Amino acid sequence: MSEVRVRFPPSPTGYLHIGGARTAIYNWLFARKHGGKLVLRIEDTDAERSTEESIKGIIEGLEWLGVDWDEGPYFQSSFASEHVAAAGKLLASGHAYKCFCTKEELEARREAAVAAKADYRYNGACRELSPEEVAAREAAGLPAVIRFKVPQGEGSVVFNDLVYGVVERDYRDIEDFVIVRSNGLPLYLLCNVVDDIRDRISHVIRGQDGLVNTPRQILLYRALGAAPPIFAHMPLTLDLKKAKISKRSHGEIVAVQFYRDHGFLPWALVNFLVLLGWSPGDDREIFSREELIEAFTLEGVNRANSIFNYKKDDPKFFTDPKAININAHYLRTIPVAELAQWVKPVLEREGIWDPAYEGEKREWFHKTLEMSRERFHTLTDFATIGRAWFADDFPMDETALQKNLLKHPQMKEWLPQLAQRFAALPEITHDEAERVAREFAEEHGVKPGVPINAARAVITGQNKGPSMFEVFAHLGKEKVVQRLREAGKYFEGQN
RNA sequence: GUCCCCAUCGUCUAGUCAGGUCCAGGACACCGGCCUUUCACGCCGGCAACACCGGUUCAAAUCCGGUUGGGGACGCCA
Repeated sequence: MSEVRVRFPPSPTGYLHIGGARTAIYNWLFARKHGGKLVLRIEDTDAERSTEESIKGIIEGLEWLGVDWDEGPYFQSSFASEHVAAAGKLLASGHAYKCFCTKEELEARREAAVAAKADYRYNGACRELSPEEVAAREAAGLPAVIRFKVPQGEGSVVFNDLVYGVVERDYRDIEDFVIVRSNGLPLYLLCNVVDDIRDRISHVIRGQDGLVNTPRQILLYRALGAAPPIFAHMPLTLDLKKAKISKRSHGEIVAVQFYRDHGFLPWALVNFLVLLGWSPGDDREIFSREELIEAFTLEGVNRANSIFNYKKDDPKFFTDPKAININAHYLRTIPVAELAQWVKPVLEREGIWDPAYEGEKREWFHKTLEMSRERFHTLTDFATIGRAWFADDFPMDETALQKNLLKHPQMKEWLPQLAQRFAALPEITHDEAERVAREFAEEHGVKPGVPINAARAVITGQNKGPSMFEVFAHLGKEKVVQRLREAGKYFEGQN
């Protein structure tokens, strides 16, 4: 078989959403697996809704995900003359005809059909118009659309979908569809086919919502004298109410950019998305790029739609828990040096980035990431939960304040005392910190956890985190002593 | 209303094509335990599904039919 060529043809009417991203990923994987080419084609023929900003957003989204293409971006609008020529060819060859029915007439018929609970389909009123009748209407200046002449009578279009198997559709169930608007602009069905022929697309991998279009497009290929590509339709991604996910009704939670802004590692999102409707056939769920390309097959694509289980207002999970989990997995397993590259822009955005983290404080910075990442889920956690590592103005967690500090009023005096002990040390090491803290607790007759966790609160603003002995040693004597000395400020205004 | 697609734990899924090894496996989530100064990680354990009815068969999650449920399409959008 000849070269594998697939395409991702987004219409630039909004940002890149996870459904589109998944389609792009499947195409990309298929191309990479077979040593083929991925073509990016922007389908901007709907000039009214297409925007420059959207095009930019889609391209940025793909780049961020790491989905690279080999050709394009091409713009459908720049091939308008080809589309018009194809329509002319179909008209000339008798595969299409002009239809003078007005929008109003058609709408009225459609509404009547709905009211009567009947099937509505174009009745072919203009199909048998004689050349004279057509000429007369044109002479009268009546606007016309061009419709494709679907074969009549017995027969059907049959094709073998790589995911859904043999799909058959009777001619009688396909109406004479419009291929050119009355203003002369060709419609998607035609443009798409003309572009795919020109771009020598071998496999069309798209959402299942395009399944009903396929028979009509195959008819178009035949009429145009071209061999249809191989089709593979993927199941759809549904929301919690099992409705098709769309940017319009779901907003930012389905936008790829949302995940970038909320601290996702792009590959983690790819890894999650690919699992939504595909399985390698075994228990693997975490894949490197190479492993995924190797494992991916269209046969492994599920036929049932899947639900994107996002937890929008959940304090712990702001999206699908599995997506978060996969992101957390990568967060704590990628090389620290790589993680540092991802954390940098997050800290920069918060204004707490120090260039020295790439210079003399590099080792310290990497160790900090190493210590923190075990309990983080997203990159943004480094700037929020982990802020105390990088800035002195960090917020105090309410639970930490109540349970670790205010619950033990003695801490107001004890913590500054503990500061003195640390200050007396030439340097705080893990073992020294542990010795000092335990002795301190013993002298005051409390469990070690009490002063230790109170210290955690004033030093990190959190009630959870890495071992405090490590924190004492790693944060450094100066900051530890200073924060412990100022512990009293948290008690002001109390009782 | 018409046409088409789909149906395994709460979610993502393996198993369905080649019926028995499946009183259904994994992951996430959830619950419990261990570890521990805390939280997490990790480890151990638990909860939890073949939509329903009928048929074929010695045997059905798997094959067939029907029912129900869900989804998609039905545009001079892409």
